[in-house]
Amino acid sequence: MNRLMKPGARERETLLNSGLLSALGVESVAAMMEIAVIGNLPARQILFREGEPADMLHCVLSGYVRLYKLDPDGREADVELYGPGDLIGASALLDGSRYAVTAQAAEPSLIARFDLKRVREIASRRTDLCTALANALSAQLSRVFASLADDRLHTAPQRVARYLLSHCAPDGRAVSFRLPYQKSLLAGKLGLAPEALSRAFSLLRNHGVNVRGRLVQITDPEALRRV
Amino acid sequence: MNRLMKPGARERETLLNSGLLSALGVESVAAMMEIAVIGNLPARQILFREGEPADMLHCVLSGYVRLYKLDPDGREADVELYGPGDLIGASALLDGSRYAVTAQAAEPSLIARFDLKRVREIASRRTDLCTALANALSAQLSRVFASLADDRLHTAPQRVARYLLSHCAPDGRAVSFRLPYQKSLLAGKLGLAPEALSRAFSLLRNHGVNVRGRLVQITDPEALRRV
DNA sequence: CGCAGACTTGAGTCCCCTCAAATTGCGTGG
DNA sequence: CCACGCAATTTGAGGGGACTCAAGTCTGCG
Repeated sequence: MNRLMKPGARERETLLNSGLLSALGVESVAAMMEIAVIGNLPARQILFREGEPADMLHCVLSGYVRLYKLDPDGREADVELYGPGDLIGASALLDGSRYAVTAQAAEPSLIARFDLKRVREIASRRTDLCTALANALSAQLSRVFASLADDRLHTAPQRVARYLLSHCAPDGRAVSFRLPYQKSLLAGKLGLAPEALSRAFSLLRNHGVNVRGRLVQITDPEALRRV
Repeated sequence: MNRLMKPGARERETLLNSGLLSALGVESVAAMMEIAVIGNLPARQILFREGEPADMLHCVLSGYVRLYKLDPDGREADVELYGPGDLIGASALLDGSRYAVTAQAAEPSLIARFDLKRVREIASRRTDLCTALANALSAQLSRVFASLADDRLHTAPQRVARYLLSHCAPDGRAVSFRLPYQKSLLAGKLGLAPEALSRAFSLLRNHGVNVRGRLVQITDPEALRRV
C-alpha cells in the first residue's frame, strides 16, 4: 500500500462520519483514531486475499472496494461492494482467523486500517465499540440476504430497475443522477455479466430510463416499478 | 407458539452448547438463561415475518428453521437454513428495528426466545455477550458470502457436489450418511427448484453418488471433487 | 487527434425454471 | 403387520434467460 500515514484533519473528519465511528463515544473514538493508519490505494490494488490470516480491519474513506470470491478456474464472483463510510472485512474479523473473501480497490481509494488485535482489545473494554461492530455486521448481513434473494427471484432487467429505484426519491417524480462507479462494477454487484447489464439498460429504455455514459435519467419511476 | 415455558434441564443443556452461549462466562450465561423462553413449534409455523418490528432473538434447539424473502407475486427465495445451535434473526436484531426476512419452522422444532431489549441491555453491560453476538454475525456473514458466490459460480450439479463433500471427512474414503432434512429444503438452501436438485442427484450417479430416500452413499469422493 | 479501455450488439449455447404427469416413500389406521 | 392415501420426489417436455465469444462502437484521457 502506498503512502501509509497517520490520519490528518481531513481523514479524521471522514472517519468520524463513517458507519463505525459515528456511533461511538468520545473515548472510543479517540482510541480508534490512535490506532488508525491511512493508506492510499491505486485502482486494482488488493487489500487482502481469501484465505489469508486476517489481521486488519478496514474502512473506506473514499473510492470503492470490491469483495469477491475466486473459482478454482480463476473466475470471479463479486459478493459485496463497499463505498465511503463502509467497514470492510468484518466478515472474517471476529469469526475465524482468516479472510473469507478477496478485497480489491475498484478505483483509486483512500482507506483506514486498524490492527485487528488492538480493535478486539479495545472492544473488550468498551462496549460501545463492540455494539457498533455488531450493528455494522448486522446491517451487512441484511444487505447480503437482500442480494441473495434478489438474485434468485428477479431477472436482470428487474434487478437493474430495483437498483435504479433505490437511488430515487420515493415520490413519483422524474429524476436523473450519475452512477457512482463503472458499469462493469455495477454489473458485478448485481451478479450479472457486463453484457447482461447493457442489455438490461437497453430494454429499460422502453420503461422510462435513458442512459448516456454514467448519466441516468428516469422519466417514469412508476413504469419502472412495474417492470 | 405452542407451550411456552421456562427452560428445563434438557433445554438448558442444549442451550449451553449452542453457538451463542457456549462462549460466554458463567454470569452472562445465567443472565441469558434467566430471560430464555422455550417454545415448541409445529412444522410450517412462522416465527416472524419480513418487515415486522424485531423484538426477539431466537436460537434453534432442535429441528430446522428456514429464512426466506417474498416476491410481490408470492414466490419465495430461501436465504438461510438454521439448525440446532444456530442463532436466528441476529440479522435485523442490532441493525434496524425490523426483521429483514421471514422465518418459518421447516419441521417440528424446539427453539429458545430471548427478549431483544433485555439482550441489548445485558450486552451493554457484559462484553462477552456482545462479542459472542458479533462472532455469530461474523460467521453468518461469511456463510452467506459463500452461498452468494456459489450461486454465481457453480451449476446445480456442482453446488450439490460441494454440499455433499462438505459433509464428508477430508480423506478420500467412501462414506454414507443421512440428509438432515427433506430434499425440497436442501433444494431451497442451494437456490434450486426441487426438480433441479433431483436432476443433479441423477447426474451425480455417474460420479460415485447413490441416493435412496434420505440415504446418500458416496463411493468416490475424488470423482465428486472433479465435477 | 488518436489510442485504449469501456461499453454495446449480435449469434449461439447451455442451464435451470415452469408445468404436468408418473412414481416412490412414509406415516397412520385398520 | 399390512394396506391405504397423501405428500414428496422423479421424470419428461418445452421455453426463456443469461453466459460466452466475437466484433464493432463509443468515450475520455493524454
